[in-house]
Amino acid sequence: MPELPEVETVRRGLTQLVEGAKVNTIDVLYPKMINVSEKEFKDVLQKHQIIRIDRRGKYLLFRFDNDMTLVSHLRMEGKYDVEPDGTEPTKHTHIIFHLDDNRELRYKDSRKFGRMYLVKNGDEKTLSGLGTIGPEPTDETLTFDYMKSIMNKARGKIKPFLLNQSNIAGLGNIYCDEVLWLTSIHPETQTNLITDEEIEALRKNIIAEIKMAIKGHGTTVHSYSNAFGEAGQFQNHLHVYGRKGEPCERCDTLLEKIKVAQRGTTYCPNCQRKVVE
DNA sequence: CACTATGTTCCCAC
DNA sequence: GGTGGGAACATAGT
Repeated sequence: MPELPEVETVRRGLTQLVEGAKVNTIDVLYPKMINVSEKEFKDVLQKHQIIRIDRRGKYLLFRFDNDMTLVSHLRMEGKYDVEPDGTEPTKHTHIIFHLDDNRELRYKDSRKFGRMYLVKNGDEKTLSGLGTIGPEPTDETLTFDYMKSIMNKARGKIKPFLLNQSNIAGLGNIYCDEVLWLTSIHPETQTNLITDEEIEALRKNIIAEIKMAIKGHGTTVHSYSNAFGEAGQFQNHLHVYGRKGEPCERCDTLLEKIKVAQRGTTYCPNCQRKVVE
């Protein structure tokens, strides 16, 4: 389940491996994965060079030398591998970019949930997910004033609020549970009742958590690995996610798991008290 | 075999 | 337009 730190780790790995590489031909084994026809996908990208790989939230943006961008979202299980030409594709291999140096960039996805979108440079905003995406969780872009203004208007629960990518880019289920525990906020607390002090603490925890997770190359839950096939190390730092029934590290109360907006949610019933009107 | 869990986005109703 | 409920995606696991 790649969230922002995992996607950033993939971006860095791919930059080392394929920045500057030229795509000779492309095999599209699962056409539903792309937003244009197989023919257009190939016609636009074949014989062109990947000049840079950017990231926005959980989206990867492959910049090509013809002013086109291939936007890629990994969703739950998507991953990229770079392999020598001619390696037998697995049943989870869906797109193969044959490079001109006897290597292949392969997109694999056991759930087939991932999607790729081909757009002109600058047209990224026309995509539903990217058009309304919120600020990146960094100290410069995620300001207290912004957080306060959107949180004071929100009447729903804080957890779905944080998962909404148009509020803040990049948080998923894992880091969401983590930052709420770190800030001692119950996931079902009504967003507009969170105090200014808590907003600032939450902001700081989000920024620090994402930064630390990127440093640790992301989380390994299920089958996540980066472009080099390395597992992330961040799972060693998780305080609540996947720890239902274990004692809270702050107060020893057993962690509980509930459903919030249909998502599994682990929290400490003692130090995360619900606040509602 | 039927059902459920999984994360995210999209769609619809209020 | 915010909010919530549910669908869809595809598969593995029970």
